[in-house]
Amino acid sequence: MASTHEPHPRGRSEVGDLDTIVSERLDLVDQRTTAARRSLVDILAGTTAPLTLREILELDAGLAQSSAYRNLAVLEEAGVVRRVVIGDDHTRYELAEDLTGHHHHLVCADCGAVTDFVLDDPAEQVLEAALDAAAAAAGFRAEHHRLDLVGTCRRCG
Amino acid sequence: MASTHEPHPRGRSEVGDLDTIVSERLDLVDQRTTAARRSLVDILAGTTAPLTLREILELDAGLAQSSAYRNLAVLEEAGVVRRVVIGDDHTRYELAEDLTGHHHHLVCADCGAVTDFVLDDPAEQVLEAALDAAAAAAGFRAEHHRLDLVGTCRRCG
DNA sequence: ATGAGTGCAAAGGCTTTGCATTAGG
DNA sequence: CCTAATGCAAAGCCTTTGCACTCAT
Repeated sequence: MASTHEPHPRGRSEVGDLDTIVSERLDLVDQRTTAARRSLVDILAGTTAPLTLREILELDAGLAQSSAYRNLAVLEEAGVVRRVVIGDDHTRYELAEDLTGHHHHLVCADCGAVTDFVLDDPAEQVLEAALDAAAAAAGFRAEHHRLDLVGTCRRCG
Repeated sequence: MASTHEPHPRGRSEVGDLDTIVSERLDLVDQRTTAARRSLVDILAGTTAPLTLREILELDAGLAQSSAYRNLAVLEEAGVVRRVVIGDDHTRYELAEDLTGHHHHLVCADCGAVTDFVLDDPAEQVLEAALDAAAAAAGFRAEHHRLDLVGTCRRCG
């Protein structure tokens, strides 16, 4: 379970590869690779933070709201997209971690902005060991963890 | 790395003290201490996991839904209650951490059940140090963190 | 051509709000 | 007493669903 440490690669450099991977994963769940789905993946691949549906629609003006919701659900089922619920506000969406690398979220309590960050490897390892122990103690089979740091961002501070 | 602290003290032993603290905090934000608010606090103090509104209402049949929402918002503003958003399902509520102790949540991906757990002290310290470093690097003023372990609970596993 | 994907509009479900009534300090 | 709190019902808001049309394979 390698944990990537550099700011994870959610850029456009590997979009070619990404398209292929996405198509394959859609095939696996018997879903077609459509323009709308490619567009959604490209949008998510082009940012460094999870986006709300509103933000996604602003970046792809020609997509119906309902189609966006439906396609994001399909992409989630295909293991391409992950839903991120951070506050009581809107749901956000990002690419699955195996496409971007394991990371966490900085959440501004003031403006609601969300940014990605990574823990250094030693800390991440200590954390994972401690979580495994806690899971074992509770008779819990651990899958993954979510870690948010809540505070005030540079602009609001 | 055993993390077997006892389930944090959200029991009824200190309810007397708790009532006093709650009244004081309500006073501080110019809110009255009413029966409904005391009841909500007692309910939250009586469990070991954050509750949904539905669960809360089941435990206090005589409280209107809207009053529950309003009072939980007041209690949150008073620093007595904390809103916990875990999945895309319902919001949950628990007592503020300074009343119960710092803890995290085990979330069953299958049935949605939520349970509290604590990290052992060394791990928590490593985590906090790493988070402080990450916050500093991002120009972020850290307030607190949230850590959920998602997996399968004993009953669903 | 044939079933999946899309857009539009309407329905759902949790949460919030308006307003008259009741109760806290 | 006088303002805040409560209950009921209606409104809001994000998200999902129904249905006819269009596109992908």
